[in-house]
Amino acid sequence: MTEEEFLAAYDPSAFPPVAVTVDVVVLTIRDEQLNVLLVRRGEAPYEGRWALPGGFVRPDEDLAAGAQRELAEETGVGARLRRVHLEQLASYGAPRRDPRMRVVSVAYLAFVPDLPEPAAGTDARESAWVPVAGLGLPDAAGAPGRPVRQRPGATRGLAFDHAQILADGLERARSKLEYTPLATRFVGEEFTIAELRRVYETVWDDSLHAGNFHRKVLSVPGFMESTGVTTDRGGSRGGPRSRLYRAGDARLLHPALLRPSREDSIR
Amino acid sequence: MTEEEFLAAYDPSAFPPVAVTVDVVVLTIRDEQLNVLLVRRGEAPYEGRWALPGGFVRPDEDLAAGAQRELAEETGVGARLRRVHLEQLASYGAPRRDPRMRVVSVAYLAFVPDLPEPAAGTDARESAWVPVAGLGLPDAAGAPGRPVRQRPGATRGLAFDHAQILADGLERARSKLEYTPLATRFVGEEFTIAELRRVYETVWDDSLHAGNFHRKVLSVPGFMESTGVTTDRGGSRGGPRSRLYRAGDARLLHPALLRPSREDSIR
DNA sequence: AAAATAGTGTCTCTCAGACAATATGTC
DNA sequence: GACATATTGTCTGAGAGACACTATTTT
Repeated sequence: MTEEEFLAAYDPSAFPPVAVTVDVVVLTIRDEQLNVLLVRRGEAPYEGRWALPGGFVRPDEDLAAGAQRELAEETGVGARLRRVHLEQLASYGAPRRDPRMRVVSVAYLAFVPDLPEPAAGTDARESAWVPVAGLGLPDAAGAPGRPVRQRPGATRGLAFDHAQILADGLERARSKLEYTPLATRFVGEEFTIAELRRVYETVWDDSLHAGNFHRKVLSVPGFMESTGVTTDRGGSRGGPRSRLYRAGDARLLHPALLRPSREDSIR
Repeated sequence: MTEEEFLAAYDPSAFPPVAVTVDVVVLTIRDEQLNVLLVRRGEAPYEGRWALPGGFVRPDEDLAAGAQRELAEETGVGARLRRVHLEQLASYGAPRRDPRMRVVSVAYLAFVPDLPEPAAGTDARESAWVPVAGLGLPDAAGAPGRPVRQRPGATRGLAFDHAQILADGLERARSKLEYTPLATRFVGEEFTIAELRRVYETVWDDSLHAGNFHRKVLSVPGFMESTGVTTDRGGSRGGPRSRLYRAGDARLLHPALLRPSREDSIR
C-alpha cells in the first residue's frame, strides 16, 4: 500500500477535529525590565485583548519552524541569527481553552536581545513589548517547583490561557539562567559582566553581589570568552571602564549559578 | 456575536487537518533494569513493531487526562494512586512523522513502581515491559544538554519517532532524579536507602558510593521520612537489617544530587 | 572632591567525594 | 568463619556568599 492509497483510504472523520497552533513567549530586556512580546487581538474571541503571538501550524511545517516563523513575523528577527534562543516550552490543550473549537497550542519560548525597533509587525496587528511586571502574574519569588496554577479570571489582561503559558515561560526562563549560558542571548554580541549581571537580576527579580557574580561567571568553564577590549567609557555615573566578553562555547554551566531566592525549604 | 454564532460561522476547512495524539513513556525498574512499557502495533504503518502506548485525544478530554487514561489502560494503575508520577514531556509534530496524515503527538513521562502483573492490557494489544538497555538508544553517559538527535533508521525497533521520544524521556528522567525526589516513585511505599540508591544507579547507569549516598539523602530536608521500622531480614547475601523510610514532603531537592558522570566540561 | 563602579583578596561555612571503621546480618 | 552490607566517622578540596579593599572613571 502506498502512502497515496493510505491517504485516500483514511477516513478524516475517524479522528476528532482539532486545530494545532504555535504560540511564542518572546522575552527581552528593555530598560532594565523583563518584557514580553504581545499582539492585540483584532477579532473575537477576546477581541481587543493582548495575546501571545501565534497562529496555526502550516501544512508541511515543523512545529519549531512555525514558532520561528511567528517570531520572525513579529520581530523581524530571523531566528537563524544564532543570537536568538528558541525552545519548546509545553503544550496546552484544555478542551475549552478556545471557545470556537478544540485547539491544542504548542508553546515556544524565545530569548532575544534588546531590539532597536519596537516590534514592527509585518501584518496589521498591533504588537508591543510589555513589561511582565505589570501583568499581575505570580511573583518571581514564587517557590520554583511549586506549580503556580493561574486562577481563571486572574490576570484579566491576556486572551485564552496565555497568562498561564506566560507564567510557565517565565519560570522556565528563570530556571534556564541557572544552568545554561542563555542569559547571554539577552545582551549584545559583546557585553560586560555588569550587563550580564543585570540580566540575571532582571529575570530573577533579585539583586546579586557584584563581586561574587564577577568571579563566579569567570570561573565557570566555557561561559565567558574574553575579547581583548574594554568599553570606551566608564559607567554613566562613574567607575572604571570594564572589559568586554563574548559568550563561550559551553552549553551547560557547571557548576550552575543557583538563584539566591530559594528560601531554603522548597516543599 | 455570541459563542454559538461563532461556532456556526466557523469554517472547519480554514485550518489544516491535524490529529492530536498522546503517547506515554512509562518507566519502571524491574530486576535492576530500567524498563519501558511498549505495545506491539497491530496495523500499518509499522505493523508488528513496538511503539509507545498512546492514542487520539478524545473530545472533552484534557491532554493530561488522556495520558492518564492511556497509562491506566495499559498498566491497570489508576494514575490517581498518588505513587505514580506523570508529567508532560514534549510535543512532536514533524510533518511526515506519521505517513497517514499530519499527527502531532503530545508525549508524557510516567514513573511507576515495579508492578506485580506484567502489564495486562485491557484491549487486545500485546504489551510488555522492555529493558531500555536493549533498544540501542544513545548511552546514558551521553553528555546531558547536548541534544541527541536520533538518526532515522537507528533504533530500528520502534515505530514512528518513538525512539526519539523515548530518548528524550530517558534524559528527562535522569535529570529529574537530580533535583526532585521522584526516584521514590520507582519503589514501594516504604523503602530502604539501598533500594533508593539502586534506583539512582539504574537510571543513571552509574555506581554510587553507598556511604556518601546514605548520608546525602538523609541530609536533604524533606527527602526521606523515617518510619520507626527496619526490614525483617538483612540483605540476601548478608549484612544488617536496614531502616525503612517513606518519601518526605519535599518537591525539590536542595541541595540537589548531581550525577557523577558529567565528565567535567559540558560543551 | 565626591561618588560610583570594576575587579580582586580573604575568610567562613557547606557540601561532595574518598576512605576508613564498626556493627550486624547471611551463607 | 567468610563475606556482604548498613551506618557512621573523618578528612580534603571545591565552591558559595559575606565583607573589605584598591584602582579607575564620571559628574
